Amino acid sequence: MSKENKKLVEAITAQEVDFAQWYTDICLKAELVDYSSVKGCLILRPYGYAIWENIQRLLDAEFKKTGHENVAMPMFIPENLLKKEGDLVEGFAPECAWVTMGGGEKLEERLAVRPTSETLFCDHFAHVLHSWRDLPMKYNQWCSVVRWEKTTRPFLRSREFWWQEGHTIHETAEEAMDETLQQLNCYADFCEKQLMIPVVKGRKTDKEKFAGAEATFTIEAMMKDGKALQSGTSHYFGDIFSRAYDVTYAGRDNVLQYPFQTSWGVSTRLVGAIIMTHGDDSGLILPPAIAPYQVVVVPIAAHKPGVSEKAAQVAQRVANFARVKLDNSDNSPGWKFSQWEMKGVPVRLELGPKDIENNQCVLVRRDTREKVFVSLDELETAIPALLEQVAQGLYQSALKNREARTWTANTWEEIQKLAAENTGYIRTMWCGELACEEKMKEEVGLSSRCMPFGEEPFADVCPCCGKPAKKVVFWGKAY
RNA sequence: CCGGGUGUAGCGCAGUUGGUAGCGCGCCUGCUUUGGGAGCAGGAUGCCGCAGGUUCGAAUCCUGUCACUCGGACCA
Repeated sequence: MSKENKKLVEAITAQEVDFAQWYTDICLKAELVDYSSVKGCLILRPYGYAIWENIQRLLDAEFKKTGHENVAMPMFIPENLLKKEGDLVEGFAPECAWVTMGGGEKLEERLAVRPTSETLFCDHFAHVLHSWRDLPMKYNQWCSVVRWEKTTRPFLRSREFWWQEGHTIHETAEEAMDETLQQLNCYADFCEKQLMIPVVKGRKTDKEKFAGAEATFTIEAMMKDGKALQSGTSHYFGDIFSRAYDVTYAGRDNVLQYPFQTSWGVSTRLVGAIIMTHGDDSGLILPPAIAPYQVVVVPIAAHKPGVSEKAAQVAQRVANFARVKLDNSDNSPGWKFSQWEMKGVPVRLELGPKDIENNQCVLVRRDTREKVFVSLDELETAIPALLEQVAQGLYQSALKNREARTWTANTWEEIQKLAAENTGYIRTMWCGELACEEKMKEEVGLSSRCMPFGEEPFADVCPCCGKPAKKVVFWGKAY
């Protein structure tokens, strides 16, 4: 009631004031994560973990539809195993955590805590692969990995994080490349149709590709502040790892062959993408597909006769077709509104004495706060329709943001001007030289995000060096 | 790893020239309330991040250290 008290209610930093601080506030105040006593390692709290569980459930079903099987590999990698592939070691050794003691005694050979599991899968494939009849092998695992990062941020970069890693081997290069792209498309569809995050699909430059891969493909999402977030990657290894780890099989011609390999992953970083793509100054806004609660029922004047009973009945009915939370806590309605907005529940259902008299309720969308009165007889159609509208609204506004923050540059001067004045994607032609990529980083602070699929060349020369150019590149500041 | 900021009650913060710690919210009890963070009354809660040092005496000064945070470098 009093104005003074209102100011003292814990608030989140406005996006315009400090986007980074806003992000951190959301992570903590929406109760997604808590800090642990190990630097850079986070606790996923129930609400945050529930989002991840929904992501897992949906993606896992997709993986299984395309014939992938889940496995569980050890979390330790003996040093000699990790070191068999040169590029991979160079890429990951600097950020490995090592176990040197076990049971109070020094280990003969130190063990890396897995930063990624290619080496373990290769080692395993070498044991179980014998014949071309065993191929393909299409495995996936849900696990956590450890990378000793210097700077950490919730979901975006932590020392331990949760992810899935798919690892497959195939008889032919074509088949492996098809798998690589199929999984990239799986991620892109998931982001766009479930998380309502538009993505740019494309190939990474050699500078940005995975250590040891022949080709890395990526989906890049743009956050509200214009920075890019690499949201999923799919790698084609050719037979590089097979040869390094001596994975062989007897081919159709009875000659020993090396299989062709892929790996692909998405992580809890996707939760960060959701936050920064959809959230606003009142808190999170969750896409319905992964929201732990899609609908929150808030009874008004719950002490009055019949209200809480009716609210419970309504919640029960909604539970038949949506994930629903009945908030019958003692907090005031206003408090509940703010709380569930903070937590991003896509649709709120208010039910009070006046509504009950009129056999109706109030539905409020989280994204626009638009209120509609709906007959209690129409919940089964009205709520799913509204959830779909929220989802589409989120996608459209994210797409609009990306389009408003994408520019094309044809000259070095244009690049400098655009980079100095904006944050977003700058689209240019590129000659393919590392030198130009480094110049972009050093002089205008942009890294190549990807060489997007389906982009036609729009000029003949590289704006960095003036040499002939055939590739289109999206450049940006990345998280 | 480099530079800036912050560590005091669950949360947000105050704490003067060093003198033995406070406010608001929240929490607990009770009553009244309830359509945008309710009101009144009573109550509980502190290794002042950690470790040294200076001092009769340190939340306060000095040194070190840890964590969080913002920016940069690095990063599959």
